[in-house]
Amino acid sequence: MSSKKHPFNKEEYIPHLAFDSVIFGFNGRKLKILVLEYRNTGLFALPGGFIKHNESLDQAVKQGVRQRTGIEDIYLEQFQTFGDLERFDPEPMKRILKMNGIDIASNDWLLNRFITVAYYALINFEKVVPKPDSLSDGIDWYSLDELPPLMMDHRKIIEKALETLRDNLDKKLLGMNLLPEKFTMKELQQVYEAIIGTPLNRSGFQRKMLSANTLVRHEKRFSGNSHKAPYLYSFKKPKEVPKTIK
Amino acid sequence: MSSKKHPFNKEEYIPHLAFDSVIFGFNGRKLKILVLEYRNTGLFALPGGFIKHNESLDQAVKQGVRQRTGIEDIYLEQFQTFGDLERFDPEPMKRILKMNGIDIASNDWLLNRFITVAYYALINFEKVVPKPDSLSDGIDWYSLDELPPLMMDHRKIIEKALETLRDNLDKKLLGMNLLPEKFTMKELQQVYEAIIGTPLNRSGFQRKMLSANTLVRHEKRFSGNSHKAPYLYSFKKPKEVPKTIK
DNA sequence: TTTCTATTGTTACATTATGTTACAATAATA
DNA sequence: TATTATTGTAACATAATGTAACAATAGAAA
Repeated sequence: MSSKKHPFNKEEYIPHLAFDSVIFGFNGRKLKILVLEYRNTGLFALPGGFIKHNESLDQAVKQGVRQRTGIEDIYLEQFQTFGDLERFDPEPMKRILKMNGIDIASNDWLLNRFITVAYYALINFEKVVPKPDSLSDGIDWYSLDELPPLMMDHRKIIEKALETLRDNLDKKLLGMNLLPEKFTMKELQQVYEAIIGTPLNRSGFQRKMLSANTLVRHEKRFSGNSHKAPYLYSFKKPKEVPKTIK
Repeated sequence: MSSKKHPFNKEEYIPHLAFDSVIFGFNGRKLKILVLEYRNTGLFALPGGFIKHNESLDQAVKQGVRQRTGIEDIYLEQFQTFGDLERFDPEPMKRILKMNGIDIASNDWLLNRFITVAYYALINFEKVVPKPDSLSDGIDWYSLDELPPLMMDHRKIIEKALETLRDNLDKKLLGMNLLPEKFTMKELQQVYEAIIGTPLNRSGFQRKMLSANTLVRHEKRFSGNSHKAPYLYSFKKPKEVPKTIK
């Protein structure tokens, strides 16, 4: 029996419990989400995983997101646990196992009902090197308006993630996690606009950001274009320590 | 073997997964929370329970809160799932089972690690008839500043519940769930003050509530005291339907 | 009846926040 | 040196909020 045939050792994991992650990135214009494609099934899903008996929920999620993105320091926020009975549909997983050449009988715990704890992650788009998981052969960025049809309730999970992200946009310093270390005011505004989905007033945005007293102004960035060069900024707090899961 | 000796049938429930509820009530002056006292142990805990294989998470919680309070229509909101390894401490449960005369060996699944999904409930204090669960001989209202020492991380759960409640106070019509059908503006203000923990300006509060356009004004209430009688109000929407778990 | 007290509903004004427009500064180009 | 696109900031208008004041009034006391 190769490890390929038994990707998940039943004894290691808490049964009936999973996590799913909505991994947001910003490509300079749009918000994007990482979506997996399971091998030979045409099934798309959020990156997820299970929780080992000897690891914390947060650790499990952090580990999972790290494996998909290659990134160590991840901004993660738990936003909802989904436990409806409609989640219980063994067919997709059966198909996924079959198409991966995995014995169903000895992995039947994967066909059980699962309650899933959902997290969203915010990461610097440029730094990510997406990697499929053991059951997938594809993982790619999709923008919100061109998502493929997703398994189970994953679409609903994304919508709730976005709702929470919008709610948290003002009270937490979320912008920083989607941008490189230094950025212009315009880039920051574009992140905000991509998240809330509507344009913002330039002058008011600048005033609000500066008065919040969380930005440090650095040197200008000369783009080579024929107009005034914008200042670069960074956030004062190096990372939002209390919310980063260690 | 009496059912008393086996209060929870292992086969019926999802293992390693529980829920806890922070049930808020308002007695006219302070916010209160329902706390259980386990029989002969001196251990205090939040009302909680387990999820059956064939019921949804929300249903399980609603059912549990109904059993503790006797109330059918409950405002419930899920706010966080707790999955730290520090939660794994079998000693309290061992003691609880022993003091209830329950065989530990045949109920050892209760000693395992549990990940818990936490909800808060808002209910009309007057309507509640608290009932202990099968392992408890006491359930009582405690105000936030005189909570007994609680099991495990239940203190942390309460603090997170309160934080979420405060965050949601303005965007959702939470006040209504803690008050009787009709109430005065002052009573509504007292609910708000009890939740946020600081006094509010009377004039500004009245203006804000009235401009929100969610209140209906009814007849005056004559208290018998020698001063102007206040109007009674009720909320326009009968119940915040989308958030009430059916 | 009249006066008094405590509380309420509402207005008035001051302060702060936000929305909108305008304008000067400036980096590259022609 | 003029031109163009963009940026930083100021100016003004509007809306929201904080604070204080005042008239109305239900009952008690004089």
